Amino acid sequence: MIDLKYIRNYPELLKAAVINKNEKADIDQILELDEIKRKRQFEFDNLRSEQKRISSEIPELKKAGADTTAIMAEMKSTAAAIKDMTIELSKITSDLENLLLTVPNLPAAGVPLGGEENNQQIRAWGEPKKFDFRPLDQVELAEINQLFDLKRAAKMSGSGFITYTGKGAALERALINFFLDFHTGRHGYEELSAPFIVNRQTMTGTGQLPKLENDMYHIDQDDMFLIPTSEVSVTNFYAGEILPYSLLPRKFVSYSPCFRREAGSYGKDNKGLQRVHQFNKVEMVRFVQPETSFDVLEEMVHDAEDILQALGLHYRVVILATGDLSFASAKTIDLEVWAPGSDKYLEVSSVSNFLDFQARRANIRFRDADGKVKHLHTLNGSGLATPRSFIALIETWQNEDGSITIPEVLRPYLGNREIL
RNA sequence: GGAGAGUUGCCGGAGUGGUCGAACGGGGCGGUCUCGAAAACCGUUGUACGCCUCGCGUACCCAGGGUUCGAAUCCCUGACUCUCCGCCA
Repeated sequence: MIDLKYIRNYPELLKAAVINKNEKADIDQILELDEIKRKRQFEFDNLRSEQKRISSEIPELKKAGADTTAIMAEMKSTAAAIKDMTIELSKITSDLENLLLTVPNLPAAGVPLGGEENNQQIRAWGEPKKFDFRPLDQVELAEINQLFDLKRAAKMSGSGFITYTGKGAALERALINFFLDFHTGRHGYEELSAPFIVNRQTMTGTGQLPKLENDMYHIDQDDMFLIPTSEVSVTNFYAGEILPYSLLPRKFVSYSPCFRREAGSYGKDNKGLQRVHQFNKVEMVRFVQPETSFDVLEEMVHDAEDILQALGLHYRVVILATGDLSFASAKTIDLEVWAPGSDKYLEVSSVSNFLDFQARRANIRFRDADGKVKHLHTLNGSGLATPRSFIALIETWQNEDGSITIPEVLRPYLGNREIL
C-alpha cells in the first residue's frame, strides 16, 4: 500500500505508475474521498469532544442535586447524530481503504519503462551447452527415464498437474532438499515451514488480493486460499508487529507447494512441466532496514544464482521493465535458465524488492536505532522453483543414450549415484 | 464435535458503568550518587489520525455490533489461547 500522504503530495507520480504498470487505480477519486474523509473526521472529532465534555459533567450536576433531564434529552440527540456520523465515516473509511488497496507500488528509479520487450539483460553465466547429438527435450527424457506422468496426473486432477514417478520423484525431492540446505548452510537463512492455506487478510497483506482473486484456489466453506507462493505466509509471519531494532535483518527460506489457477494462460508455454497449477518452490524472504533493501536485492539474486551455478546450468539475469513488474514490486530481477532440449530460456526465479509496500499492507514495522517506529522493507525471491529447474537440469545433463548425469552437488541426495 | 476458563500497555497484573490511555510491580530509557559499577532515589516510557501543529482534539483495553447522556467495565456475535471429554493423521 502506498502512504496516503504520499499520494496527496505526489499524485502525478502515482498516476504515471498506474499507467506504466497497466493498472486501473483511480488516483483522483482517492484524493477526493480523502478530502471528504478528513472533513467529516474533523467534524466528528469536535462533536465527540463536546459529548465527552458534557457527559463528564453530568455526575457532578447530579451530585449537586440539579435536574439533568433536559441536558440528558439534549445529549440523546447528540448521541444520535454521532451515531449517524460514525456510520457515514466508517463507510467512507472502508471505501477509501478499498481504493488504496488497488494502487500499485511505484517502480523504482532505474527500472526500464515499457513492456516485456524492454526487459534488460544485465549479465549471464556460462554458455548454452553444445551437444554432439540432438538433445532431447523434457518430455522425451521423461519418457525414457520414467520421470513423470502427466496423463495419469490429469486423470486425477485435470491438465496442468504433475505426478513425478520413480527417479523423477527422487530427483525433485533431492532438488528441494538441496535448495534448502544450500540457503540455510551457505547463505545463513533460517528455515520456516508455514501453512499452505491462509486467510483473506494474509492474501491482502502481500498484495495478491484484491487484484488476483481469480488466479487463486479458494476454499469457499472457510473463505481460505491456497497459497500461490510461500512469500504469502512467510511475509505475513510478522504481520501487525513492531519488531525491535535488534531483530533486523531477518532472512527466511521456506519450502511450499504453490497453487495457481493460471486463469487465462491456457495454451501458453504449457508443454510438460513448464506451466502447471501446482508446483514446489523454495522461497527466500527478507525483512530489512529500508536503507539496505536495494543492496539486499542484489544479494538475493546472487543467492539464487549460486544454486544454478552449483548445478552447472547456464542462465541469464534480466531486469524487468515497468509493464512486466508485479503489482506490489518496485524492482524485480529474473533469472532465466537455459533448457537446451526445449531450446529456450525458462524463468526460474524472480527476486523482488517491495520497499515498504507490503509492510504497510501487512502493518509490519520496526523500531529504528533512535527508537522511532517505521515500516520495514520486504523482499522475496525464488531459490528455486522445481519444475523449471528440473527441466533445465535433465536437459542440460542428458547423455547420448538418454540417461541423465547427476550434478555432483546432488549426488549425496541420490544415493551418491553418478547416473540417475 | 461437546463443556468450561481466558484475551488489558514492552512483560506481569488491577480495574464490573463516569474525570481510565488505564492503578501497582517488573523491564527499558534519562538523571542524582560513584573513579566506575551495583544498590538506592527522582523522572520518563504505546500506536495512529486530524487540526487554528512550542499545543490541542479524536480513536484504539482481541474483532464487529448493541444498550446508555456516558462503556475497558453490561449484552450479542465472531476470532484466538488454555483445560477437560470425544474423534483422529
